[in-house]
Amino acid sequence: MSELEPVSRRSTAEIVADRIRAAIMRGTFAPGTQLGEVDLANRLGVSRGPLREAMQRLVAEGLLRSERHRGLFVRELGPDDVRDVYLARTAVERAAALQVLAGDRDAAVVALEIPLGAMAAAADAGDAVGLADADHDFHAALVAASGSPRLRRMTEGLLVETRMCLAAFQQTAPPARELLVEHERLRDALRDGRTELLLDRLAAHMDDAVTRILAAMPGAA
Amino acid sequence: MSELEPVSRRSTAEIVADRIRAAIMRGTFAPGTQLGEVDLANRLGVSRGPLREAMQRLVAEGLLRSERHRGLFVRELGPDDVRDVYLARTAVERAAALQVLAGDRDAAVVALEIPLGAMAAAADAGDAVGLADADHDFHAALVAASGSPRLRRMTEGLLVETRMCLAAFQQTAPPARELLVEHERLRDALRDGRTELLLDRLAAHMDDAVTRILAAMPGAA
DNA sequence: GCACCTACGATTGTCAACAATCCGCGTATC
DNA sequence: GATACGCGGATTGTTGACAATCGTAGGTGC
Repeated sequence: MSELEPVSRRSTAEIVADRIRAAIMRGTFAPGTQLGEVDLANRLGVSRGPLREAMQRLVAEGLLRSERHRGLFVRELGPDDVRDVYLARTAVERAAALQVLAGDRDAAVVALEIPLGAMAAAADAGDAVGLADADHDFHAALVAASGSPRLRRMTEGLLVETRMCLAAFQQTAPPARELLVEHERLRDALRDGRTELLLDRLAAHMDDAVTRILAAMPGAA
Repeated sequence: MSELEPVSRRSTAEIVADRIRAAIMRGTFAPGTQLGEVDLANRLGVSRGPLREAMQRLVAEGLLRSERHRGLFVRELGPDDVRDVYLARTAVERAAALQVLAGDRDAAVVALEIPLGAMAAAADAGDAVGLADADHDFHAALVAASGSPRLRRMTEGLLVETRMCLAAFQQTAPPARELLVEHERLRDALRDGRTELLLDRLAAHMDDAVTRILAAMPGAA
């Protein structure tokens, strides 16, 4: 029943935006690189019209930086941006966690098991990309469980920026095991309804990520 | 020195988006109304290309809802949306307030005096629109003082949605005096560095707004 | 009289061409 | 030899027209 509604309900601009967003997330387009319109349009098989619409959307999301008559560039994130992304993530995910605690905790815990399993598998396999994917999915699922469309949308954007930060130096293997434990402890605190513990662990989790990223960053201030 | 740099650095799509956003905010376009592209383009004196780019941006911000081959419609906000907007606002402004408390409190207090003055004047004059403007500016200034670009951007979007909620029934005069006092108390708590008090008052302020809006809403569930 | 089908009008989605602007390089001049 | 000027190439910004799609009104058959 869930497969019978969409034929091509999504607009071309939206599809193009998703594609480019994924490419930026994966690090295919390095920060600072210029995105030529004709080149991209030809490569995606669309005209410049829909492509420009998609670009405007990405500019609104903060992924691209537009200079008039100069071109579109992939936004480059400095140390301040890393701190700011995680500041915003902390704010949003804290609110989401509180909502989950006040709502259906069990369903949320169930939803978190899937990314946790993927994270464990990726940790065992030493798959850095899979690990980042699972991390992404974990936090997306947490916020989605809050039932708030706006928190969800904000998190989606912030997670993309997080991936941009990570993609820059994802050659350095993250401490997979430690990361998995951190997330499992978040789930445990949520499952047990330990509000203060969950919020503390969430804040600590974010702080850890910031220090990890800044430590591996080229221009660490 | 600050007036000599920008000639037309902003793209046309951005200008158009700002214009339409303001129109939606003011209630010029009632929720649910369809926005014809050719009509809008002619009225704004631009072609459909830039206008469509601006529309995509507004869709990304959640102000418009796009249906393929049907048209663009102004998003209509129900009771759930009101609650969700204020849930997100509480999360974001709470984080901003904490940042301000940890940073330059005095500068923030100074910045808040301007919208507070405007609010007092609007309250005396019985100017509902001016009151809403001042309210908007107060919260924008608070978040801007946090120094976080992302919190600031999120707030900007959420405040527009807030105005959309208010515009629907702004014929009902809000309790201006009470509103002014609430904001002054927020400033007081911030000025005195009373963290817990400020957060409590902020949360209460948001709750009050939700109940006020839902009470005056047509389809209050 | 009711239901179905068809043609029309209007709107959106897409495209290719035109105009404006900016960067880099070569040349002339001091 | 260094600097200022101007030109060429490339890219973006904008425009208008064409094609696809949807809602609706009218007509026809049962």
